Amino acid sequence: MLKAKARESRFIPPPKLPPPTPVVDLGDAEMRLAQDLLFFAYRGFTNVADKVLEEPGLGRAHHRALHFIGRNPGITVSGLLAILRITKQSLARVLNALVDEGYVVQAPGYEDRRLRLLTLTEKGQALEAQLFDAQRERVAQAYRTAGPQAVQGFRSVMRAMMDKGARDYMDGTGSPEDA
Amino acid sequence: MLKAKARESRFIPPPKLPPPTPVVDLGDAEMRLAQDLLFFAYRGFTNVADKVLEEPGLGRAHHRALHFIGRNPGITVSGLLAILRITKQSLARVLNALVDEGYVVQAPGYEDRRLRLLTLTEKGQALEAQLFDAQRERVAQAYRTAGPQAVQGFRSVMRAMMDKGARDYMDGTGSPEDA
DNA sequence: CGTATTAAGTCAACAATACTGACCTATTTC
DNA sequence: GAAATAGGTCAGTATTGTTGACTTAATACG
Repeated sequence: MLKAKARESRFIPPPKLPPPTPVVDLGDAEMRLAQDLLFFAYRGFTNVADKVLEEPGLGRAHHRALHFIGRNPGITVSGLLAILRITKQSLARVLNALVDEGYVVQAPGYEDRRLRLLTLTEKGQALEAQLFDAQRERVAQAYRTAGPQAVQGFRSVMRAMMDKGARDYMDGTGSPEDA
Repeated sequence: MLKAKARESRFIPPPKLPPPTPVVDLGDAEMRLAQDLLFFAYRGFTNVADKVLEEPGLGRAHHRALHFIGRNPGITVSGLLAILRITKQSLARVLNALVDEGYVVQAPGYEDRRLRLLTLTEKGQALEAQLFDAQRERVAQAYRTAGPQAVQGFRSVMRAMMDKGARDYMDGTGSPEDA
């Protein structure tokens, strides 16, 4: 007597789908992690410059002025005010110290002599270079550790984190007023 | 007369090499860009919280205390001092204000009653939540704009940017003293 | 059980860095 | 020539940090 043939079990795999679009995790845990990353990373970054500032007896406000004057030689006082977003009095105290100590020089504008154009002196460039070297060490080490892909990501996130005006200023499409 | 056979010209292509390892650009321009990214991004991030702090009349130091007490309920005073890296006097002024205004409560330790364990009250949690909401908006929007790959990169770079102690503390492998 | 150590608090003075609001001079614009 | 603008100054105030000394309460230790 012929044995009944067992019905074959046939598994038909579903059509191959593309991998799911990666989604950014915006949960509270991730957001709190971001808060901590920003706090500790920025502190680490600024502390290395603080050490350099000790010897000439200057502070972070002085460093910021040196940095942005170095970045924008010939910048006007109001331009610097706009970038730093501080009052005239605040800048005056810092700027006067930098001028008095010979780090910065002021010159009247060529066309509009009301303007005060700020540039770093050689002494100022030297100090700014020390500060830059200290922070470059920290940033370069972080970039090397993280790798080029990560650096691209870091830039994208940081760009998106800042105010639009600051972004425009950094892109060169805005003016100091935008920062 | 038999014509001489032309010698064949044979081109032998070089062995196929792997593509070059992507290199991180650590040039001055990139390093200065990083300085600006860090400055403007951090400012944008902290400014959104500053606005929330206006109404209760508190400052960034108060926010940091609220944040890290919220992160570590029951933290000791010395633990908080270690994370924030400020002096007892500085913390006392901020902490006393937070306690007086009802945002933070202190309790003696169970085993060692010299310790003062800090926790947020409901009022403190509410204010911290407002601050968190403000900063979460900013971070989430940046993360969405940049995308998940970029976020991974951001985290890597920021982790590498901080002091080792802070990294250890964030990983949970270190103690507040490490931060 | 007394001494040393530790956790935390307080005090006064000072410094860095920010703001406010008013007032000033010099220069440019209209 | 008046109005507007760039920049400077002044005095007072606020926030947030440091220093160094001193205190109280609690724990550790011999």
